[in-house]
Amino acid sequence: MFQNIKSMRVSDQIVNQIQSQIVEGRLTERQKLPNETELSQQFGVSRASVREALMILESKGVVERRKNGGTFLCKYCLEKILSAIDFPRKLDSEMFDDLYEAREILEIKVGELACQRADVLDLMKMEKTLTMMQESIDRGDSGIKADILFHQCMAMATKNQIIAGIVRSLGTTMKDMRIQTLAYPGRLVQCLKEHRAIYNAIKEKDSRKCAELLRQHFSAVAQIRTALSNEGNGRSRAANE
Amino acid sequence: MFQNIKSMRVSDQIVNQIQSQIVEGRLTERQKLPNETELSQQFGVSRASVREALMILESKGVVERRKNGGTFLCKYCLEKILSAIDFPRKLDSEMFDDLYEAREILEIKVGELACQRADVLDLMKMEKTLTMMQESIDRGDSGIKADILFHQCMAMATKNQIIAGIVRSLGTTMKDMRIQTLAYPGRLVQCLKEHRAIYNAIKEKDSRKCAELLRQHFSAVAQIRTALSNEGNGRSRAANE
DNA sequence: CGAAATCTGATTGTCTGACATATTGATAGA
DNA sequence: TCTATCAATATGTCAGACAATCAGATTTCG
Repeated sequence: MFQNIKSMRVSDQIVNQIQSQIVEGRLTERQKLPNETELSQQFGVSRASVREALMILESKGVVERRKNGGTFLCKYCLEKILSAIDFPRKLDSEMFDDLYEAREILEIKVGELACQRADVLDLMKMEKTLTMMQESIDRGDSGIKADILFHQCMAMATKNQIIAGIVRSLGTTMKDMRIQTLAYPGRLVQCLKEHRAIYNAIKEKDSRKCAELLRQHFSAVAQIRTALSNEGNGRSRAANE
Repeated sequence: MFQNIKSMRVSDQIVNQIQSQIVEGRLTERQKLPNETELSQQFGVSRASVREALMILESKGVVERRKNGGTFLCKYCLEKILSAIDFPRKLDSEMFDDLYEAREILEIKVGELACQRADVLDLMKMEKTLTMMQESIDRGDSGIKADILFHQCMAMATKNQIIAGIVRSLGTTMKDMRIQTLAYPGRLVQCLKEHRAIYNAIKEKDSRKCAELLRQHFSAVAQIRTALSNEGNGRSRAANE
């Protein structure tokens, strides 16, 4: 019920104070904070403690620190905040399934929203990722960049920063897996085909079709994943014989 | 394309090294790290730099630091990681709308999944939040706790850690707004009624009905919000006269 | 007068060494 | 066996110092 007061670290108290001031609007976007020495005097603590606090705030995407320029409050950018989360773990397969499901659910909805809200600029950006992917096919690279960008553009087209941020974060977390999938024979070509169809659905504002296409898009990937994991098992079994 | 090498801070390099070792599986859950002095010797840097790195890792939910016990790798807990994100900003109304939309989209899907996957334990937990809310009505408190818990239990019932984590994070971010809404005359009683209906739908595994009820649940809140903002405007206009 | 080179000051990045404090585990006593 | 005291350990915090570097002022030269 009550939190331990005395044991709270100085650096944590500083973090809290600064965050409170931001919420209260007393510190505003892009504002420059006093330098470390001055802060330490104002707070009445050592510079080391101030630094620890600032490191935390930086890792959270709240402030930005420039080498010899000082500390600034970040412009509010959800993407930055969300990208501050990473998943520094060996993602086990269960976690992968969860991630995958979450992404599928969100992105299908994203597609529907994009159909309603995408403007010409969004469509242009998406179109560009299609040509990018074609170039990847021609050049023979993984095409992951175009893939990620396509989905991000679609998410941006929802005009919902939160959703775009979450989708982006999930998408990049699964980057390694997506690279594997795209490397599956013939997948990249098929993927481009699917992206194109989704793009057209959004252009035509056909949200039902778009949702269906996305479902197919994801189930295609799921199939490849099972194929890949079976292959893997097969190989390892063969290796044991 | 390439990242600046030389300018990377020592503390950031330490963070990266530790995270890499976690991903590679060389550091495992709950493992205790060497103490700060030892770490500083192993890395060949000062203790201050090690501390800065550890503070960052702690704020990310990667490690846990006990006052005089040492530093331990956290058991992987997505909720902890996600709860490490906070939104220390004055949420403007636009951001609120985005949050609200994101939550609605996710939670409707959550309800559908919960219908398929909720077990007896999940149902029991949800039922408990219903009685909690009844008690809040009787006692006359805000009922926010029961409200948040209900939605969290539903999210947990999806058995998808990622989704549960996201829903939780969104839900708590909007806590203040939810308190306001629940304070609207008659809302808490109505809210409990809606929760009960949703609970029953999940119990009966009727996902279509559940989705519909959730849509209603959210649209009811939306209505109150407009009512509240109109009221607010009306008052301020009156005050100007 | 304008542009390039230089210099200087401000600020972060890092280190060293020290002390305070609290928790843990061991040891001694009832 | 349980309790109480004590010492060792690790974190929390501080002070002070120096290096590195970037930005802006200053100077110099065309």
